[in-house]
Formats: sequence, structure tokens, C-alpha cells
Amino acid sequence: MEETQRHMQSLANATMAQVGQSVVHPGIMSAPHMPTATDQQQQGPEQETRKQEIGDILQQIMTITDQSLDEAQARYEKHALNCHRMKPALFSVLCEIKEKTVLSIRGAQEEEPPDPQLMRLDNMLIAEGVAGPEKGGGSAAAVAATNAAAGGGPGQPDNAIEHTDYRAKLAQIRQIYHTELEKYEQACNEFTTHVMNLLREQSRTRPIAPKEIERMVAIIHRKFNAIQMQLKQSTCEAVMILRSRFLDARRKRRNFSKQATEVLNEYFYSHLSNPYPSEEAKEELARKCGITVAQVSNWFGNKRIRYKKNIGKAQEEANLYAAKTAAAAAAATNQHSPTGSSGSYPMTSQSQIMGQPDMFMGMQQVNGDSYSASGAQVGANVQSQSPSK
DNA sequence: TTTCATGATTGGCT
DNA sequence: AGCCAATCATGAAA
Repeated sequence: MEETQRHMQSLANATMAQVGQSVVHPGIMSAPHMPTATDQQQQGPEQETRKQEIGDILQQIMTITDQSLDEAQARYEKHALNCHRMKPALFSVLCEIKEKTVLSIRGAQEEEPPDPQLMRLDNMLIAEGVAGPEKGGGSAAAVAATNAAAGGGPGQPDNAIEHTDYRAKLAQIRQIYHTELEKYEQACNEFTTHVMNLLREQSRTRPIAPKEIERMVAIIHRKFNAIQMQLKQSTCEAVMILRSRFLDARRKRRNFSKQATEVLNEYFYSHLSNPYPSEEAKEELARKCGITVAQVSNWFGNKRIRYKKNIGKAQEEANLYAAKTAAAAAAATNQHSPTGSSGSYPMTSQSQIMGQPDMFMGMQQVNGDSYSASGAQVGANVQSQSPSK
């Protein structure tokens, strides 16, 4: 992401503005410590001189800031200040006052609770395997996703392909995420160091309390966290898109295998009078075809409606399967007992035998749909089928 | 690219 | 809950 650069720039500007605020308007500079009555009462002659010295230093500071001095003189004055023996004392006093005034005002509102949205994003990223341990929830989530996408069908060869495909894409997202995160962290650290150095540098000429530095670091971190949140958000979006692509079954419709279609058609045409397989029959078909019971139900739903809509063409198919069934059953009859089952789905209703299937004619018979019904009645002619619409 | 076939989904009905 | 009908979305053939 080249966004990083932009973020960095704006962040740098924003933070420097805040740094600048305290540099340019330190407050304490223009409002030096005002001694109270009690202060004065407790002062001895020694304290009186000290006060005088502090006053001198302040006066020098004011002079430096107010006047435009030439370089050499300014350097000389600063040096004189820095070397002054009262400087540490003055600084600590100034820091103390600063802490009491400026920091106490803002201090309270900085205690922010963890952002719930950030927590949500974090949780999601961990759950999806983008954040967190490399081989942990990530692959687990991928397995779950691909399994769901496969619809539970056993032995689908492309299952593995899509599995790895999903994993590869997820890994890609993961990698980008971590690279960016690392970049942000590095930039954050660099910037923090930079600002700290700056403050340390400035602390030689103006009072800067440790708390103030802390606060500045906190501000920087907060800014960078905001950027990180954007990264997390877009990563989440990417994962969601990936997931939806892989989980949306419609997008990955695969035709059933030829063998599966054969089995289903065989059943359908041999039960034309009542093409409503029982739950057990569906399970059996599902097992045979390597698909789910729901898919079997879908198939029969589609088949019934499409058969009804297109009788003419369906009849050809019906004949085909009738002939097949006949052949299979005949073979079975010859080889085994006259009543033996061929293992396919023999016709069971009288109308089928007579070539008058009664599907959709309101005559649905209870035929049990067992796979071992009288297989001897074969060779039915289904050319004259005329299911009503 | 277009057209057809087909598995999945959805809403309404019983 | 199961089914029907319409529809969607995709695979595969033309």
C-alpha cells in the first residue's frame, strides 16, 4: 500500500503540530511562577537571593524569546543559561508547575477504554487466521470454509483444489497484512524516536516534564493505531469477499457426475408414477451418487418440474432408461431367480407396467419405493406417457 | 459470444 | 416439512 506513505505524512504533520503547540505556546514561559504570600513569608535571605537569580534567568529567557538576536549572541546567551547553576532547580520547578496545570487538565480524558470496533476487527482477524499464530485457527477456518463450500459431498476431486486455492488466497492476504503492520510499527517506532529526540533536544532550552513526553508518545501511538485500524478493516473486507466467493455455492455449481445422473434418472423413470423418493431412498441415492440428501431433493424437484414442462423430450429419455432398466432386469431375471432384484429401481405400479405412468395425474400410488419390488415386470413401454400439465 | 442445460435458491402454498 | 414454480448463476456445447 502506498497509502502508508500518505498516512505517515499526515500523521507526521498532525503530530508535529501538537509538538509545535507545546513548543510555541509553553504557557509557562509567559506566565512564570508567581510566588505566593506563604512563599514569601518563609523565605530567608538565602532564598531571597535565589529568587532573585531565578528572576534573572527568566528575564534572560524572555529577552531571548522577545528580541531577535544575532546567532552568536543568541548562542552565547543560551550557553550562559544552560550553564547557570540554578538551571536544574528552575527546570524542576517549571516542570512541576507545568504538570499541575497543563497535564492535569487533559490527563483525565486520555484514559480511553479499548475500542469495541477494534476488538471486533481483531477477533475476526484471529478467527479467520489472518492474525494470530500461523498454523492455528487459520487453516482451521480455511478447512471449515472449504468444507462448507463443498456441500459435504464426499470424494469430490476439486474439493482439495479449492481448499488449497482458498488457503493460498488467505495466505496472501495474511502476508500483506503482516507486511503492512510491520511497516506501520516500524514507522511508529521511528517517528516516536524522532519526536523523543526532538523533545530531548528541546528540553535543554525549555522545561519538558517526563509526563509530557509520555503523553506525546501516547498521542503518536494513538495516531498510528488509527491507521492500523484502517488496515485491519480493509483486511477484514478482503477476507469477507474471499469467503463469500468460496462459500457461495451458486458460484461453484458443478454438474453431477455422469454416473450420479444415471442413477438418479434410473430411479426417476422407474418411479415415474410417483417420483417422490422417501427419506430412506433419498439417503440411498445420495450415498450412491456421492451427493447430499438435499441435493437429491433438489434434483428430484428440478427433474419433476422440468419433466412436466417438456414431456416430448423427456419421453425420449424415459424410453432410454426404460430400455436400460428392462435390459438390466432381464439380465437379472435370466441369471437369478424370476423374482430377484437387479439392484436397479424396478417399476412398481400397474400403470407403469402398462406404459401409462400416472405422475402428476393425482393418482399417486403408495408404492413403498423399495429397491426390491417385483423386478420381473420389465420392458415397459413408456412412449404413450401423457402426464398432464 | 450465445445458447442451452442444470444445480441451487427463494417465496408461496398446503 | 416437503413441494412447486420461478428464477438465478454457472458449466458446457454450439
